[in-house]
Amino acid sequence: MHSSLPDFDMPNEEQVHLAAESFRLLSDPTRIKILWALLQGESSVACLAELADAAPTAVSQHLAKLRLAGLVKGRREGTFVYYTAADEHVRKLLAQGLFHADHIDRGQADQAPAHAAP
Amino acid sequence: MHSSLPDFDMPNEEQVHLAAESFRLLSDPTRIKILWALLQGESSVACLAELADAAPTAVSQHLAKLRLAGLVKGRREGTFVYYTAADEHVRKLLAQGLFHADHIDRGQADQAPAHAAP
DNA sequence: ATCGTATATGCGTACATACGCAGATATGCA
DNA sequence: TGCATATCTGCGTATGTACGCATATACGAT
Repeated sequence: MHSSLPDFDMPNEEQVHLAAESFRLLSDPTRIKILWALLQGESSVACLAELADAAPTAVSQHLAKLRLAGLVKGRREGTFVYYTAADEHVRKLLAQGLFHADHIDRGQADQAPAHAAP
Repeated sequence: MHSSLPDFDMPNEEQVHLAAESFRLLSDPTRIKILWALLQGESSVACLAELADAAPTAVSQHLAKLRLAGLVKGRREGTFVYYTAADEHVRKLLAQGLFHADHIDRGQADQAPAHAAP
Protein backbone atom coordinates (compact mmCIF):
# COMPACT_ATOMS: atom_id res chain seq x y z
CA MET A 1 0.00 0.00 0.00
CA HIS A 2 2.99 2.22 -0.26
CA SER A 3 3.96 2.23 -3.88
CA SER A 4 0.62 2.37 -5.62
CA LEU A 5 0.38 6.12 -5.43
CA PRO A 6 -0.23 8.18 -8.52
CA ASP A 7 2.95 9.71 -9.82
CA PHE A 8 2.83 13.04 -8.06
CA ASP A 9 5.89 15.17 -8.50
CA MET A 10 6.98 16.49 -5.12
CA PRO A 11 9.58 19.22 -4.55
CA ASN A 12 12.63 18.85 -2.30
CA GLU A 13 12.34 19.21 1.44
CA GLU A 14 14.74 22.14 1.41
CA GLN A 15 12.87 23.87 -1.36
CA VAL A 16 9.61 23.49 0.52
CA HIS A 17 11.07 24.86 3.71
CA LEU A 18 12.61 27.84 1.97
CA ALA A 19 9.33 28.63 0.26
CA ALA A 20 7.48 28.30 3.57
CA GLU A 21 9.96 30.66 5.18
CA SER A 22 9.46 33.20 2.42
CA PHE A 23 5.70 32.98 2.69
CA ARG A 24 5.95 33.35 6.43
CA LEU A 25 7.80 36.62 6.03
CA LEU A 26 4.99 37.86 3.82
CA SER A 27 2.27 36.75 6.20
CA ASP A 28 2.28 39.88 8.34
CA PRO A 29 0.25 42.97 7.37
CA THR A 30 2.89 45.38 8.62
CA ARG A 31 5.65 43.65 6.68
CA ILE A 32 3.49 43.58 3.57
CA LYS A 33 2.96 47.32 3.80
CA ILE A 34 6.66 47.90 4.43
CA LEU A 35 7.70 45.80 1.47
CA TRP A 36 5.06 47.27 -0.79
CA ALA A 37 6.31 50.74 0.04
CA LEU A 38 9.93 49.73 -0.46
CA LEU A 39 9.13 48.29 -3.87
CA GLN A 40 8.25 51.82 -4.95
CA GLY A 41 11.49 53.33 -3.76
CA GLU A 42 13.77 53.57 -0.78
CA SER A 43 12.53 54.97 2.48
CA SER A 44 13.63 55.50 6.06
CA VAL A 45 12.36 53.71 9.14
CA ALA A 46 10.32 56.62 10.45
CA CYS A 47 8.78 57.20 7.04
CA LEU A 48 7.91 53.53 6.73
CA ALA A 49 6.43 53.64 10.20
CA GLU A 50 4.04 56.37 9.08
CA LEU A 51 3.20 54.62 5.84
CA ALA A 52 2.53 51.33 7.60
CA ASP A 53 0.84 53.04 10.54
CA ALA A 54 3.04 51.25 13.05
CA ALA A 55 5.49 52.17 15.78
CA PRO A 56 9.07 52.82 14.59
CA THR A 57 10.33 50.15 16.98
CA ALA A 58 8.09 47.52 15.48
CA VAL A 59 9.06 48.58 11.97
CA SER A 60 12.72 48.35 12.86
CA GLN A 61 12.26 44.82 14.14
CA HIS A 62 10.42 43.82 11.01
CA LEU A 63 13.16 45.33 8.88
CA ALA A 64 15.70 43.33 10.85
CA LYS A 65 13.95 40.10 9.92
CA LEU A 66 13.58 41.13 6.31
CA ARG A 67 17.27 42.04 6.32
CA LEU A 68 18.25 38.64 7.69
CA ALA A 69 16.19 37.02 4.97
CA GLY A 70 17.92 39.14 2.37
CA LEU A 71 14.70 40.79 1.19
CA VAL A 72 15.73 44.36 1.98
CA LYS A 73 19.00 46.22 2.16
CA GLY A 74 19.82 49.22 4.33
CA ARG A 75 21.94 52.21 3.42
CA ARG A 76 22.91 54.56 6.21
CA GLU A 77 23.00 58.30 5.57
CA GLY A 78 23.66 60.32 8.68
CA THR A 79 21.24 59.28 11.38
CA PHE A 80 18.83 57.91 8.81
CA VAL A 81 18.84 54.45 7.31
CA TYR A 82 17.27 54.18 3.91
CA TYR A 83 15.97 50.74 3.04
CA THR A 84 15.44 49.23 -0.37
CA ALA A 85 13.76 46.06 -1.56
CA ALA A 86 16.55 43.77 -2.65
CA ASP A 87 14.75 41.05 -4.49
CA GLU A 88 12.72 41.23 -7.65
CA HIS A 89 10.94 37.97 -6.87
CA VAL A 90 9.32 39.63 -3.90
CA ARG A 91 7.56 42.08 -6.16
CA LYS A 92 5.97 39.26 -8.12
CA LEU A 93 4.99 37.34 -5.00
CA LEU A 94 3.52 40.40 -3.32
CA ALA A 95 1.73 41.51 -6.44
CA GLN A 96 0.26 38.04 -6.89
CA GLY A 97 -0.83 37.96 -3.25
CA LEU A 98 -2.42 41.39 -3.30
CA PHE A 99 -4.01 40.76 -6.66
CA HIS A 100 -5.33 37.45 -5.39
CA ALA A 101 -6.86 39.30 -2.46
CA ASP A 102 -9.05 41.17 -4.90
CA HIS A 103 -10.29 38.01 -6.57
CA ILE A 104 -11.09 35.72 -3.69
CA ASP A 105 -14.09 33.57 -4.42
CA ARG A 106 -15.16 31.78 -1.30
CA GLY A 107 -17.98 29.68 -2.67
CA GLN A 108 -19.61 27.87 0.23
CA ALA A 109 -16.44 26.04 1.13
CA ASP A 110 -16.95 26.05 4.87
CA GLN A 111 -18.63 22.68 5.03
CA ALA A 112 -17.02 19.36 5.63
CA PRO A 113 -17.92 17.08 2.75
CA ALA A 114 -20.71 14.74 3.83
CA HIS A 115 -22.38 12.27 1.55
CA ALA A 116 -22.41 13.68 -1.93
CA ALA A 117 -25.50 15.67 -2.83
CA PRO A 118 -27.73 14.06 -5.51
CA MET B 1 4.88 66.40 9.47
CA HIS B 2 2.27 64.10 8.16
CA SER B 3 1.70 65.13 4.58
CA SER B 4 5.24 65.65 3.34
CA LEU B 5 5.70 61.99 2.50
CA PRO B 6 6.66 60.86 -0.97
CA ASP B 7 3.63 59.73 -2.93
CA PHE B 8 3.72 56.05 -2.11
CA ASP B 9 0.73 54.12 -3.29
CA MET B 10 -0.51 51.94 -0.45
CA PRO B 11 -3.09 49.16 -0.81
CA ASN B 12 -6.26 48.94 1.27
CA GLU B 13 -6.20 47.60 4.78
CA GLU B 14 -8.56 44.80 3.81
CA GLN B 15 -6.51 43.86 0.79
CA VAL B 16 -3.36 43.72 2.91
CA HIS B 17 -5.00 41.55 5.52
CA LEU B 18 -6.39 39.15 2.95
CA ALA B 19 -3.01 38.85 1.30
CA ALA B 20 -1.37 38.27 4.68
CA GLU B 21 -3.90 35.57 5.43
CA SER B 22 -3.21 33.88 2.11
CA PHE B 23 0.52 33.98 2.66
CA ARG B 24 0.05 32.62 6.14
CA LEU B 25 -1.76 29.61 4.76
CA LEU B 26 1.18 28.99 2.46
CA SER B 27 3.75 29.38 5.22
CA ASP B 28 3.63 25.79 6.43
CA PRO B 29 5.72 23.07 4.77
CA THR B 30 3.01 20.43 5.17
CA ARG B 31 0.38 22.66 3.61
CA ILE B 32 2.72 23.52 0.77
CA LYS B 33 3.24 19.85 0.02
CA ILE B 34 -0.49 19.18 0.25
CA LEU B 35 -1.35 22.01 -2.10
CA TRP B 36 1.44 21.15 -4.50
CA ALA B 37 0.14 17.61 -4.72
CA LEU B 38 -3.44 18.76 -5.15
CA LEU B 39 -2.45 21.05 -7.99
CA GLN B 40 -1.51 17.92 -9.91
CA GLY B 41 -4.81 16.19 -9.36
CA GLU B 42 -7.29 15.20 -6.69
CA SER B 43 -6.24 12.96 -3.85
CA SER B 44 -7.55 11.51 -0.60
CA VAL B 45 -6.48 12.41 2.92
CA ALA B 46 -4.51 9.22 3.52
CA CYS B 47 -2.77 9.54 0.16
CA LEU B 48 -1.89 13.15 0.88
CA ALA B 49 -0.62 12.10 4.28
CA GLU B 50 1.83 9.74 2.61
CA LEU B 51 2.86 12.27 0.00
CA ALA B 52 3.43 14.96 2.60
CA ASP B 53 4.96 12.52 5.07
CA ALA B 54 2.61 13.59 7.85
CA ALA B 55 -0.01 12.01 10.09
CA PRO B 56 -3.49 11.76 8.57
CA THR B 57 -4.91 13.71 11.51
CA ALA B 58 -2.57 16.61 10.90
CA VAL B 59 -3.34 16.55 7.19
CA SER B 60 -7.05 16.58 7.90
CA GLN B 61 -6.67 19.64 10.09
CA HIS B 62 -4.64 21.42 7.45
CA LEU B 63 -7.25 20.56 4.84
CA ALA B 64 -9.93 21.99 7.11
CA LYS B 65 -8.12 25.32 7.19
CA LEU B 66 -7.53 25.30 3.46
CA ARG B 67 -11.21 24.47 2.99
CA LEU B 68 -12.30 27.39 5.16
CA ALA B 69 -10.07 29.65 3.12
CA GLY B 70 -11.61 28.31 -0.06
CA LEU B 71 -8.34 27.00 -1.44
CA VAL B 72 -9.42 23.36 -1.70
CA LYS B 73 -12.68 21.57 -2.24
CA GLY B 74 -13.63 18.11 -1.00
CA ARG B 75 -15.68 15.49 -2.77
CA ARG B 76 -16.79 12.48 -0.76
CA GLU B 77 -16.84 9.05 -2.37
CA GLY B 78 -17.66 6.28 0.05
CA THR B 79 -15.41 6.56 3.05
CA PHE B 80 -12.87 8.54 1.10
CA VAL B 81 -12.82 12.27 0.56
CA TYR B 82 -11.04 13.41 -2.55
CA TYR B 83 -9.70 16.92 -2.39
CA THR B 84 -8.96 19.30 -5.24
CA ALA B 85 -7.21 22.63 -5.44
CA ALA B 86 -9.94 25.18 -6.06
CA ASP B 87 -8.04 28.26 -6.97
CA GLU B 88 -5.80 28.91 -9.93
CA HIS B 89 -4.08 31.82 -8.20
CA VAL B 90 -2.67 29.39 -5.69
CA ARG B 91 -0.75 27.62 -8.40
CA LYS B 92 0.94 30.84 -9.43
CA LEU B 93 1.72 31.85 -5.87
CA LEU B 94 3.10 28.44 -4.98
CA ALA B 95 5.09 28.19 -8.18
CA GLN B 96 6.55 31.64 -7.56
CA GLY B 97 7.43 30.71 -3.99
CA LEU B 98 9.04 27.41 -4.86
CA PHE B 99 10.83 28.94 -7.83
CA HIS B 100 12.04 31.76 -5.62
CA ALA B 101 13.38 29.15 -3.20
CA ASP B 102 15.73 27.98 -5.90
CA HIS B 103 17.06 31.45 -6.57
CA ILE B 104 17.64 32.86 -3.13
CA ASP B 105 20.70 35.05 -3.02
CA ARG B 106 21.53 35.92 0.55
CA GLY B 107 24.41 38.33 0.03
CA GLN B 108 25.82 39.29 3.40
CA ALA B 109 22.63 40.93 4.52
CA ASP B 110 22.86 39.93 8.16
CA GLN B 111 24.48 43.13 9.33
CA ALA B 112 22.78 46.20 10.65
CA PRO B 113 23.86 49.12 8.54
CA ALA B 114 26.50 51.03 10.46
CA HIS B 115 28.42 53.91 9.03
CA ALA B 116 28.88 53.31 5.34
CA ALA B 117 32.03 51.42 4.49
CA PRO B 118 34.80 53.48 2.81
C1' DA C 1 31.83 66.29 26.07
C1' DT C 2 26.74 66.80 26.10
C1' DC C 3 22.38 66.74 24.16
C1' DG C 4 18.80 65.37 20.70
C1' DT C 5 17.32 62.48 16.99
C1' DA C 6 17.06 58.09 14.51
C1' DT C 7 17.63 53.09 14.82
C1' DA C 8 18.57 48.94 16.94
C1' DT C 9 18.19 45.42 20.53
C1' DG C 10 16.76 42.77 24.81
C1' DC C 11 12.97 41.28 27.53
C1' DG C 12 8.23 40.15 29.02
C1' DT C 13 3.48 39.33 27.73
C1' DA C 14 -0.36 38.09 25.09
C1' DC C 15 -1.73 35.49 21.45
C1' DA C 16 -1.49 32.26 17.51
C1' DT C 17 -0.43 27.65 15.77
C1' DA C 18 1.29 22.82 14.68
C1' DC C 19 1.14 18.46 16.42
C1' DG C 20 -0.20 14.35 19.18
C1' DC C 21 -3.81 11.86 21.41
C1' DA C 22 -8.47 10.48 22.42
C1' DG C 23 -12.98 10.27 20.93
C1' DA C 24 -16.76 11.39 17.72
C1' DT C 25 -18.86 10.88 13.11
C1' DA C 26 -19.61 8.91 8.45
C1' DT C 27 -19.70 5.18 5.34
C1' DG C 28 -19.51 0.29 3.71
C1' DC C 29 -19.96 -4.61 4.58
C1' DA C 30 -21.10 -8.99 6.89
C1' DT D 1 -27.03 -4.90 14.25
C1' DG D 2 -22.04 -4.95 14.82
C1' DC D 3 -17.46 -4.11 13.08
C1' DA D 4 -13.77 -1.91 10.30
C1' DT D 5 -11.99 1.95 7.72
C1' DA D 6 -11.56 6.87 6.67
C1' DT D 7 -12.11 11.26 8.16
C1' DC D 8 -13.25 14.89 11.43
C1' DT D 9 -13.12 17.43 15.84
C1' DG D 10 -11.86 18.83 20.69
C1' DC D 11 -8.21 19.42 23.96
C1' DG D 12 -3.53 19.98 26.00
C1' DT D 13 1.21 21.17 25.15
C1' DA D 14 5.21 23.08 23.15
C1' DT D 15 6.83 26.43 20.27
C1' DG D 16 6.67 30.72 17.48
C1' DT D 17 5.61 35.59 17.01
C1' DA D 18 4.05 40.59 17.21
C1' DC D 19 4.03 44.28 20.03
C1' DG D 20 5.17 47.53 23.92
C1' DC D 21 8.56 49.18 26.96
C1' DA D 22 13.10 50.25 28.44
C1' DT D 23 17.62 50.63 27.04
C1' DA D 24 21.63 50.73 24.09
C1' DT D 25 23.96 52.44 20.04
C1' DA D 26 25.10 55.59 16.06
C1' DC D 27 25.34 60.04 14.26
C1' DG D 28 25.01 65.25 14.04
C1' DA D 29 24.95 69.68 16.23
C1' DT D 30 26.18 72.81 19.74
